[in-house]
Amino acid sequence: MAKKISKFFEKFLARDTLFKDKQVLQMNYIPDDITHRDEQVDQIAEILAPSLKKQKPSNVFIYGKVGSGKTLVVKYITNQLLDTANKLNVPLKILYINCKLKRVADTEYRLMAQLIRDFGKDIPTTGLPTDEIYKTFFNIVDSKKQLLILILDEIDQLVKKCGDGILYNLTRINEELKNSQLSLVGISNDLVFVDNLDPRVKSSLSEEEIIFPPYNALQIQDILSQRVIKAFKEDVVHQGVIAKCAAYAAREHGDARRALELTRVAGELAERESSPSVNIEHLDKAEQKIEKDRIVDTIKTQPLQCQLVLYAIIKMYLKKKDVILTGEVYDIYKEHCSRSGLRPLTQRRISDIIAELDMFGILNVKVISKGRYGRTREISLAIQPSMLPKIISLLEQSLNVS
DNA sequence: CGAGATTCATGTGAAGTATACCTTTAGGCTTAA
DNA sequence: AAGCCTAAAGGTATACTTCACATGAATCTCGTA
Repeated sequence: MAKKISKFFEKFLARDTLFKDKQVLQMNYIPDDITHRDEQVDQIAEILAPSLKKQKPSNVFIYGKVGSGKTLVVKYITNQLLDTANKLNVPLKILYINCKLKRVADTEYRLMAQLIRDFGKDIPTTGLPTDEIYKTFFNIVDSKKQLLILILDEIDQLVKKCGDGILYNLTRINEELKNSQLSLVGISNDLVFVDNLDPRVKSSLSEEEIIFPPYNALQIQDILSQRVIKAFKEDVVHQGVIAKCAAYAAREHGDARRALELTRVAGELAERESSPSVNIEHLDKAEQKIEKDRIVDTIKTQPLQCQLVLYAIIKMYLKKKDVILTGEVYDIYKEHCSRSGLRPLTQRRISDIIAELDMFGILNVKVISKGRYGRTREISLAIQPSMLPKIISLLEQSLNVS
């Protein structure tokens, strides 16, 4: 056994890698220069530049669809800004926070707590009054003279969940600060998001607005080519594959991130197969693998009750019921609950859980009225049937049932 | 036959509750002068 | 007397429950042609 494994490792090491520098395709990689986003880079740089003269930059609001380079551009600029500030000895602090991360920054309290943690002070996960948290944050920020740029990524998710009070407080905090100044950079995938905002917040948050249009297929192809040259060895990825991949991504509203991930995973798959180059088949497989990983990952991190609800739905789907309704799900769910000794939640809560699973893209849900026969959700799985066995066993394992 | 009322099953918002955790405070115990 | 530990008191955020009202089209009702 041991021999077999060590042999495997030897073989693994002997195997030619297709990559030169896989890092380049990783999501958090920031290239030295950014293609097809010159305009936005200039605009944002211009807006944030006053911070180097110790003046408060305007608040910025950035929109654009997923994978249109918003986060990348902002990180790129802030990195450089920080470098320059350090050279010039300007006291500048930049905090980046992704509001979507569940259980990290998805409520007012947790967001503020996370910010304070970024300053290196520990804060309990619950128990403190929220205004106490604000005070702590305020004191830390104001404790020395500095400029603070706060980047709130996926800010729409946060506001959807707990309103715009946080933003109001954050925009107002400047009036109180003696030593420091705070600028906000909001990033949102939702283009109409600001329209539902309190007008006061809206006006102060979007002093400047920048829109990231989606990339078209050619642009994605450019970006991809550049990264592929750096990431892969020569002649491993052919132009045709890049074009296909770009086309895939352009189809999905120009999501460059997806295109990069696709090539990376395709490369990994090709390498695993000891194939000398990446071909179109690898792309197809990569697409499936990414989807599978995404789903498996979201399911794994779901609380037990959500998993059980999903389990019930899958079981019903397998009994080839073509339409699944909320009430039916609840019945089956309760059955499974009593079987595995879990205390069942109310239907109200299950209704919310189903909505959550819809948000994660695991279910497709439509609210329909069936006239005389009431109003309900029509539920279907957004998972490819071929993945089901794996997911079922995953669920059974974590639910400890069969 | 058709307009309006009715109905059903659940969506959905608001308010209340349970739980887990926090800080503060008062009391009891120990210790050192 | 001062210092330290413990436990109770009083407070909070979050996940969930309870209550109550909203929805919206199939179906029913009833006046009318």
